[in-house]
Amino acid sequence: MLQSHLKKEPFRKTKQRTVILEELQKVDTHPSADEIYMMVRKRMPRISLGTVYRNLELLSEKGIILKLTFGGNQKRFDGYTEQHYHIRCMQCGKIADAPIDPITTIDEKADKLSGYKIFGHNLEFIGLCPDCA
Amino acid sequence: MLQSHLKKEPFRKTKQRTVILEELQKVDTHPSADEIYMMVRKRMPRISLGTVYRNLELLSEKGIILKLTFGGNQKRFDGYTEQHYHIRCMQCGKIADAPIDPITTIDEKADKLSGYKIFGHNLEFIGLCPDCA
DNA sequence: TTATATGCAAATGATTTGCGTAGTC
DNA sequence: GACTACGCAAATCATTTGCATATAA
Repeated sequence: MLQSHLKKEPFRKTKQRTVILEELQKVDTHPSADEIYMMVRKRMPRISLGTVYRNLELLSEKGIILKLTFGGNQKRFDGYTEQHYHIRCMQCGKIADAPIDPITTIDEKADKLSGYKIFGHNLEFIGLCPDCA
Repeated sequence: MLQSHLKKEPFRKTKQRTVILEELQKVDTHPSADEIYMMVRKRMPRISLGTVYRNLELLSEKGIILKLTFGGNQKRFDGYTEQHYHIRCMQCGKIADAPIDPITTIDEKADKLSGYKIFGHNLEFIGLCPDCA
């Protein structure tokens, strides 16, 4: 994914921002905003949910984290920003990383054939996780 | 995409349901629920938004239409249910069909490698449409 | 006839925003 | 000191739901 569309303005290193990022990078579970709020509150009980939302938005605009906008009602966040794919369990909604290498040539192909300037792609598998199957 | 998870119970052919489906199948623009509501209201001014939502949900549970849950805040709907990919304009949010053939082997591969039972996948390109580029 | 669907309005749930204060640069 | 970010609460937006009535089978 090209990075050229990311916001470039510097931003302040606040305690809240730091803790939110640390907590997100600790896990591989792709938590939603309020799950992150719960996690962060253990370390900063007075943080507000609005602050969590504002920071997640900012961090994803900067490309420091990923906002996953697939399926489900809630957005989910991913502290790992290398190009990779996801699997969503159609039963319990859990999201895992998919052990499938990124397809490297497809963006260029879509760029040529579509008339769009392509920056990247998202791919999500739909299935049943071992627990639900 | 396997169809085995779709709801099978028969359902009634109401005027509202028929018109909603017809209007959706007329266009290739992947409208949101309230865009469909607008379209349908030209033919049925007294239809309610709740009915539109209920029917879109039902039709997608049956596999008659597709609910697109990628990016953006609003869900979008697609009257064309063959496996195909989409392109989202990161500027204006418009969604187009991608002129890229479905990848046929990847689901099986993910199934083997992930431990999940895979039913299919969704792929969305991110880019700038000709108007916005 | 009898269950399903509709219209309407209120409820819900996720996310965003306004505002006055606090903290970073 | 100036400007960005925070906490709090209210607002917004998409979507869902309860209920009384209408309609399909």
